[in-house]
Amino acid sequence: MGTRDQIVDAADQLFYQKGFEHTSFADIANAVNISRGNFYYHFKTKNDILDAVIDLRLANTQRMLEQWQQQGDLPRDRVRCFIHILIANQSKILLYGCPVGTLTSELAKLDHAALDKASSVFSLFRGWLTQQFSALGMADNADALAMHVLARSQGIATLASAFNDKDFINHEVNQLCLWLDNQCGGKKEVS
Amino acid sequence: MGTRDQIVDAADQLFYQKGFEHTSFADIANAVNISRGNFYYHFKTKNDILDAVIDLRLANTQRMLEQWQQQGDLPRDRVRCFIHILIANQSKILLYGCPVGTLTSELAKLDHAALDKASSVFSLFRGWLTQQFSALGMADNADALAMHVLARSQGIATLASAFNDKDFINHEVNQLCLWLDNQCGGKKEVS
DNA sequence: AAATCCTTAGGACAAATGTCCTAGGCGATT
DNA sequence: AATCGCCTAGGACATTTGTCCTAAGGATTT
Repeated sequence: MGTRDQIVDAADQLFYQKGFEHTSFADIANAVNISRGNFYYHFKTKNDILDAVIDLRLANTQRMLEQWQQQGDLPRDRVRCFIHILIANQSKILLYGCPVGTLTSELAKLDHAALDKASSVFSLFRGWLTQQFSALGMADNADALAMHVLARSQGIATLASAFNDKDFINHEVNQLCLWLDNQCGGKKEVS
Repeated sequence: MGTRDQIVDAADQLFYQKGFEHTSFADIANAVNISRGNFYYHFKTKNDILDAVIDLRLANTQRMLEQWQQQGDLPRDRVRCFIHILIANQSKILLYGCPVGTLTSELAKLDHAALDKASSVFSLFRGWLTQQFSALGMADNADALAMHVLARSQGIATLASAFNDKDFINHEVNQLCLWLDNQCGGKKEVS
């Protein structure tokens, strides 16, 4: 893997674990084992790295969504895939919260120009979820339902991290899946 | 108001608007119009200010909860008071998210010792909400319901801020109130 | 009036940070 | 073998940051 990609990968993780501002050039250079000078060759500015990191996250998210889409599941199961990220990434979420939510929150406070771009990761999920709810015959308020799922997941991640409570994630994920079943017309498939 | 209290007040707002780490001594001193030297007389360390700010938030939260408690409303209306913070503080939430959630998220990433103390603001709400649900005859899972309400509110604030979407707040607040009515045994009081 | 104490101002200091420049290495092409 | 272009190392630089020290103002008490 090229140096540039290694830098973006390391920055991606560090921004998640330590936050954007609290991550320094030195941190990233150290993680990749290159000199700060070499760094500058690939990225002129910290904002340039942030841009690259968000692009990476957009691409990874897109890939994940397409994978879920092609997995041949029913729309309801696809939404469950999304909800279950909370369990798949449990340990990291307990430590650092949601990567998307915490970044947008930070950038909002910094009044950073990249806020819109960071929010577009949310938009990716939002659009995809809207698609699923439309396929489930709820085209009328599919977007509202998508936002609801996003918000629930977001809140679960934040509180689980604040209280370092793993069981809370499991419980709320079940609740959210039950809610989903109810939305799908009561034909429950309780897990 | 004494200088110390002015400092804590200014720090409280700045930590909310700009984040803890991105707020410098100079920022606070500038907001209160004192010298950085004077600053040091009142607080030896940035962590000391953070402690004082959290203490202030704890006190303010406690006062607010007691006020809601003594307002003579029914428990259900009290929970509604909590939910409606999202609307009362709408404009600030759109800009900066939830004060409690964003601070705990930041401190978690900083691996900061004050994380537990910051989370205790959540605990205050949590305990109070648990009390309300117990009073509503749901003592069995009152704590889980309290956490649910907290998480929902948290997610609403985060997404509303990311998308700068005021209507989303209103819609989700209504949904959450409807959920509350359903929990209270179907005797709906649709607003 | 003198002394004491609380408060304030101003600046010193080292460390860290983002940014930037220059020189050298290394491989591919000619 | 010589040249060219991509990549890397190391450090310079100004700025900001948290922390800390010292001297002076101002009010109250003696």
